[in-house]
Amino acid sequence: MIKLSRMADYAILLVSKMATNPKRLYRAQELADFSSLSITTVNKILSKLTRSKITESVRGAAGGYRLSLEAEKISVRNIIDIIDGKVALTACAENSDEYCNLLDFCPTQKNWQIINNAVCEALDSVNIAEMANPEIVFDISKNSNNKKSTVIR
Amino acid sequence: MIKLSRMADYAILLVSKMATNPKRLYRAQELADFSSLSITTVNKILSKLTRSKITESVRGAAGGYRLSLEAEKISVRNIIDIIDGKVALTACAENSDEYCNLLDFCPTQKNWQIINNAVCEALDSVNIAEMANPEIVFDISKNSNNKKSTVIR
DNA sequence: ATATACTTGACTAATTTGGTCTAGAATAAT
DNA sequence: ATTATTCTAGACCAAATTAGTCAAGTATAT
Repeated sequence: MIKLSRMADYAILLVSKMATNPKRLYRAQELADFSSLSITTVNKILSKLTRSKITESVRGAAGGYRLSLEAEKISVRNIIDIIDGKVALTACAENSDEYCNLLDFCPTQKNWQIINNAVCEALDSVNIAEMANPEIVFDISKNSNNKKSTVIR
Repeated sequence: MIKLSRMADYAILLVSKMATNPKRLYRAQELADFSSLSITTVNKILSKLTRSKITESVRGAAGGYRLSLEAEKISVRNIIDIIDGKVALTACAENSDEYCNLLDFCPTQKNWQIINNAVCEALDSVNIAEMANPEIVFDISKNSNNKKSTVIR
């Protein structure tokens, strides 16, 4: 199904929320209330992002988290990379030391890397400012499945 | 990490193999030997593809599977859709009947659909003929991570 | 000091995915 | 007709991954 992990999905939601008021400090509890996630899950996600310098934290009373970069400079892919690890559609696209017993045939590695790169570019092309404040940035008219969809999370 | 399921990966490998000689019937056992998969796994994958008319099957002695479409007309995305279900990066991109309790905020649905469509297009843009017989079709020079990688499966 | 709030890692539970097994149905060869 | 071959289908179990919780700790403001 090629889906994102829930954690990465949550992370993007939280970061998008923080982008609406980038100066402000958001306590984990607030973000938990907003997102209906548990505070521990929020903390887990935000401390990962903080370690990777996407967000910064202030401890102690009146502390919290805020973006440490402009929302325009954070891409969806950045966040996925941090929360879930690098995008790699197949083992072929990973930089592993194990040896593939199909190397003799498998003519597909190169194409997998091409596909993988295309996916990465798609994810790189949307930044958090856009996610937080959506405008139609791309022409989606040529996409067939423009069905209206309800949304769960 | 946004990864493909192993089943979809296998399916693409098997279909690519069959594309090298599209007239021929390949027995499940042959494909299992070739791919190091169990025969039951091969059968499971191929019967799904057959139900979806990507391949066709002939039962009985001297039977087997072969492509029922030209390899050029089968995209990587077709196969992923059949094996794993439609590509849907997030719940937002699915066509679900459940109601999202974040609709009030969540300004991201539209962008998720844009990203989702971009990913689908990337997967649509490579067909099985290319996977089976790789040529450089895209310009990948602008991609930074052109590291040589060993390949596992 | 004390209360607030982030940090970290270990641990458990839930879910998803992969793979196996069994029984069945169609076809070809004899 | 019977038998061997080969695909079909679904139930079921095992393994791996992912999600989520808990507990102990550190930093800061008042």
